[in-house]
Amino acid sequence: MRERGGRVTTALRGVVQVLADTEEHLTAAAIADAVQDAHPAIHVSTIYRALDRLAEAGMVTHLHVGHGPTVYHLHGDHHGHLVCSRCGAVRDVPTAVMQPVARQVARDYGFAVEPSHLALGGLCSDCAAAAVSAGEPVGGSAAGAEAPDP
Amino acid sequence: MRERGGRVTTALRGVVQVLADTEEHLTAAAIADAVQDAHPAIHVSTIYRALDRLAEAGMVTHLHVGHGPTVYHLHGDHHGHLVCSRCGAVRDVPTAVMQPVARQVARDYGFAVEPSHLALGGLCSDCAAAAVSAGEPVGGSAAGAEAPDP
DNA sequence: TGACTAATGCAACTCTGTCGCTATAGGTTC
DNA sequence: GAACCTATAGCGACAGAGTTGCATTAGTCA
Repeated sequence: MRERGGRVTTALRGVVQVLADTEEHLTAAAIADAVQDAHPAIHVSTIYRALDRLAEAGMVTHLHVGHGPTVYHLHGDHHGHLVCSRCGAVRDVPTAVMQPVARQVARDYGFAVEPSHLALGGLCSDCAAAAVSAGEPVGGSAAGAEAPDP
Repeated sequence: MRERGGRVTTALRGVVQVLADTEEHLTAAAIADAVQDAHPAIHVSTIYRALDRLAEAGMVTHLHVGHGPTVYHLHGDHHGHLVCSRCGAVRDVPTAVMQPVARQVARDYGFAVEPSHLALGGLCSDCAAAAVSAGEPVGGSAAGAEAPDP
């Protein structure tokens, strides 16, 4: 950060700390809450700006998870994401899983996929099981009426 | 619609008309604009409620395109989506493209992918070409610092 | 035609995220 | 270690997307 001419401030340290302390993907609001536990004076807009700076420095990535707000996490290993549209759970998957699709759309459409930026939606194993036992249609191709959010 | 005990109202007809008249994926605001061209009295919240009802009936699906609002389209053929994170273009791809990934995550994680509900992010061919010529890193696995929105 | 009630219109609201301005504090220099 | 420069923080106001509650309107059916 310092190398980029940026300053290492309390807010920045707080955000990194929070993200480093969890394995999960946190929303900006959740990060703000956690940072404010330690430093109550830190403002939400400061959190957003810190996240922006960290993203610019390549230390943090964000992810859109369909309904609901953007989530952030430290940019460690590259991975894709599966987001359950029912319970909202986010599950990491290696980018290798996405490679066949990435290659094919690159070949057919010239489209350069960024697997870590947008999640694949669907139903996690638990919710899929619940849906099946409730007699709802579940499956890769049938994606019509979506399950209501919790 | 009627079979479901619903009523076929002006607003509902307007929304379906607008969606049927275009090949594109429209935001709720764009739909509202178009419907209001014909029926200025129709309120935005009415559009949202009409879209909800249509989605419930399986006639309309929505799609989250990363940054930017949710887009809607008639639920005709199943297809997945590629969304350019730079210019915002949405491109349809057959769900067949997503099948290998859908199968693999179903096998490995028990996750039932709904390809039409969430788009794959990345750079379209034009923007990727522009990025390459500008010397920026572009590619399937490298997805760190994302290109700024237009 | 009239009654019933689903759907509408409106306005106020929530939630996420951004912006502009001034004060503060981190880094650097001396 | 003090002074200085300026990147950040804090604050508040704002914008956009979407939701909700309630009184009213207008499809549907008998």
